[in-house]
Amino acid sequence: MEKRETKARREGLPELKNATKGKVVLRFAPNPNGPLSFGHSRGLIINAAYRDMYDGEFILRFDDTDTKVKPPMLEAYETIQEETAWLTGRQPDRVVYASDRIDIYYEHATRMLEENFGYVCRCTADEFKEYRISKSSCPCRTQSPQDNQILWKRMLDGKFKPGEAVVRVKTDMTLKNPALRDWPALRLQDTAKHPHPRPEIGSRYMVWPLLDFQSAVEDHLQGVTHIIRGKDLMDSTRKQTLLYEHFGWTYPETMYWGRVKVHEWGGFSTSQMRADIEAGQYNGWDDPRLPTLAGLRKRGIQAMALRQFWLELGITQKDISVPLATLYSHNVSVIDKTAPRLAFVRHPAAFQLVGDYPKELALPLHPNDATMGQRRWTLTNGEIWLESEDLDKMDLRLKEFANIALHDREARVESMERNDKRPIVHWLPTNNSKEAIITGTRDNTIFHIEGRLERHKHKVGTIVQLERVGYAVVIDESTLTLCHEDLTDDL
RNA sequence: GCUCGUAUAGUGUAGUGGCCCAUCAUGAAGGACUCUCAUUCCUUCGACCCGGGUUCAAAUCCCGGUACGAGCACCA
Repeated sequence: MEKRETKARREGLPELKNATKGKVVLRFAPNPNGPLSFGHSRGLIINAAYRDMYDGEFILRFDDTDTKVKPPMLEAYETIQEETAWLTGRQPDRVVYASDRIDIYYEHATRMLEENFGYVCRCTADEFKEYRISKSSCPCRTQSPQDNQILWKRMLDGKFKPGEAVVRVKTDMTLKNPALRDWPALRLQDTAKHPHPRPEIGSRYMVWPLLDFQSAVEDHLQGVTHIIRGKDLMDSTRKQTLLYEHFGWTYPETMYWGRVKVHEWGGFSTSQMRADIEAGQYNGWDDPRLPTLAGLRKRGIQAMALRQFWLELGITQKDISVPLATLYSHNVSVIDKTAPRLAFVRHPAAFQLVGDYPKELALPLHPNDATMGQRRWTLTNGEIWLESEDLDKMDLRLKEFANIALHDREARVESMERNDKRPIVHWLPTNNSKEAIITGTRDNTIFHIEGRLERHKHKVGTIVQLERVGYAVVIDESTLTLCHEDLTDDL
């Protein structure tokens, strides 16, 4: 009996090591060089989920310490906070801007030099690479703390140009892993030419910490207890652990996840997307073809679906490649029960109803939930629209209405009862419909389908189900975007 | 090249020596229900990378191989 418990399928995320309820501090630290992407959502969701699980704290930290290679985007600070709240269901417990804390990082760099576990290195990157490969020390390594202080001051005073000096952490040049040998902690950036986009920072600093240093110091200062991140940062952990030993600190518990690729999307980087958007290849960060949170959200992907998706994948270190279908299935399960039904007739063909039939009818807004109410249609002039694709059979059942037989442009009403197995099709009366366009994406292109859409009063952003077509989000009264593009058939 | 990591059905995932001829989801196929090609429900399909070793017993531990990924940036 007890053994069965232990072997039962684990639900949800695994326990955190060394975690005490109420004392867990987690963080997610994106570079605000653009809005959040699908990939970012994993870090946000997993870390926030552990915060909830342990009643701990979750920090959103902007690692905005590069002004040239991956310069921050001013609007992204705001966007990311908004997207974080949307995705995790609440505000982060703390928000930290690395660029606000440069002086604090300087203090730690100073201490590092004073206590002789760091040094100012004036070798070029290429020169140092040689030392790293040959496991030998560079000449700067043996400078006295006093000399390092002087050189450090000169760095701060702008006496060096970018590339001419860097502060390194002394580790051990004979370490097995070449990545760990005397790694760089702070470097110079030409902030006159590449100012930080935050006006309060601008060109104020020339010396900037690198990720491994900034992140390590900040995690300690914020009391982070658990770091969960991509396994590409495994060597970062090792570098930072070495630094923690120097400072006499204890490194947080760490967990890693592997690389995730989505079948339908190739490789996207924030910098590349930014360039493509600026070049006009995409309509903006919320272009439905882009793997951004904004794009997914605009297509009607729900935060809850993203949460279930990532929680189901868990945090294995395996590199995986997932189909969007998995995300969509989670989304369907979130949206279906509240999505009002609506008719959209693609490639519409007009017919005239002939015979006896009621001039009014009522259809359910949702077949499984009568409390959502009804939609009422009127057939004043008897003109109706059918999908061209449905016309290969002459005997059809108009959904919720009547059996008909088609002759030329006439639709003869044969019976109101459903008394045979003829195919049921969706349809629209002219009175209750108007021309509309739905858009979707496929193979990185946007397509449009013209047709007739049932008149509706749904608010912008409402997720509806177009019967026999798919789920879509309302853009305006005559435009819709498909949520799950690959659910459309024959275009 | 050096270093690190991962390998369970098509795709993901559970499983840390016996309960496993292996879990759950997704997918595909079929069916039930349904006046939607939706939802719900049922059935079926399908996997422990390879080779050694340890052990009474291995998906689970060890060694070797192979494959894939990542780091070795004055990017994050």
